[in-house]
Amino acid sequence: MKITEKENKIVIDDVKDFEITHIFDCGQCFRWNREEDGSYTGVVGKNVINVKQEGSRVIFDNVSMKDYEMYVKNYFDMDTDYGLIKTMINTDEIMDKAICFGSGIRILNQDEWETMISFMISANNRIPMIKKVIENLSKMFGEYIQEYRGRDYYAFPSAEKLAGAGVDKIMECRAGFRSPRIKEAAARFLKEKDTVYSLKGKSYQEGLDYLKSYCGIGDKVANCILLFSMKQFDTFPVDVWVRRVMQTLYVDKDTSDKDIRSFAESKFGKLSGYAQQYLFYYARELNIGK
DNA sequence: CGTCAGGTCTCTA
DNA sequence: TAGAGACCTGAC
Repeated sequence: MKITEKENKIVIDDVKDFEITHIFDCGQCFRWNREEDGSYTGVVGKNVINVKQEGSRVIFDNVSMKDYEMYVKNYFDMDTDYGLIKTMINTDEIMDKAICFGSGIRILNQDEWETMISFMISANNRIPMIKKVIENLSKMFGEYIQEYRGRDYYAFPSAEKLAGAGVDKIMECRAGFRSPRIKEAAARFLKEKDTVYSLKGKSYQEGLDYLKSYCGIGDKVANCILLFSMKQFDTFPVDVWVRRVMQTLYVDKDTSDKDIRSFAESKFGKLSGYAQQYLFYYARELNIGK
């Protein structure tokens, strides 16, 4: 990897295991949108970033070297060796295909608070709708960041803002029946944020139990939060796509989510979360099991 | 119109 | 512990 800085851009050459379409479409994030030129623009914290890829060259626009070192590198998990991970979970022909198909997937390091609320919104919802709700909430309650390529961007709302928001206003963002839970979670998060931010360093089980004690966070959502923002990779979130691909390719059709999860966690161990991402992307893009 | 979506909660047996 | 229904919303 060779990194150069120019005109508010960071250009990195010879990047391995990195494919923006795989990264942004593997179900882990909701704030990135494709531009006409094939690049993606998204919000990370209080920053707007545009990512473009030309082969093994990755260009981060609206990013200085300082920004890159401070948060972009970590957000895109640039120091993790995905080649090694892929080798370790490539245990059979199914995984080989899935890994090949989503070869450029990376698990982003997202903020705990944003991930908690985002995945609460994902419950019984569709991706375009989830993205819309988050955008609405950010517009209504988030801090204005800047205009980029003719569009206004807002940060994800703070817990203070959402805790103080009227449920009717959250409803206006089309969060539906999740609205009161969002407000409630925000109020609780405010009091317990130190606990939440400490979960990264605690055990998977401890994190799972804590998160599930929130109203609106069940098994699937808790596992997503653990995987996408708390570096707990020994988890295997089972959603409808993962259920389909597992029931089609690995286990009986009537296997419960819980059994699918334990099957996968014993098969992939500490790397279950990575395996889940390749399988999810594979299943969803190819419509496996539907 | 009904069905259903990257689930969770509540109630019942 | 397991199964059945309800649930905001909007797209088909």
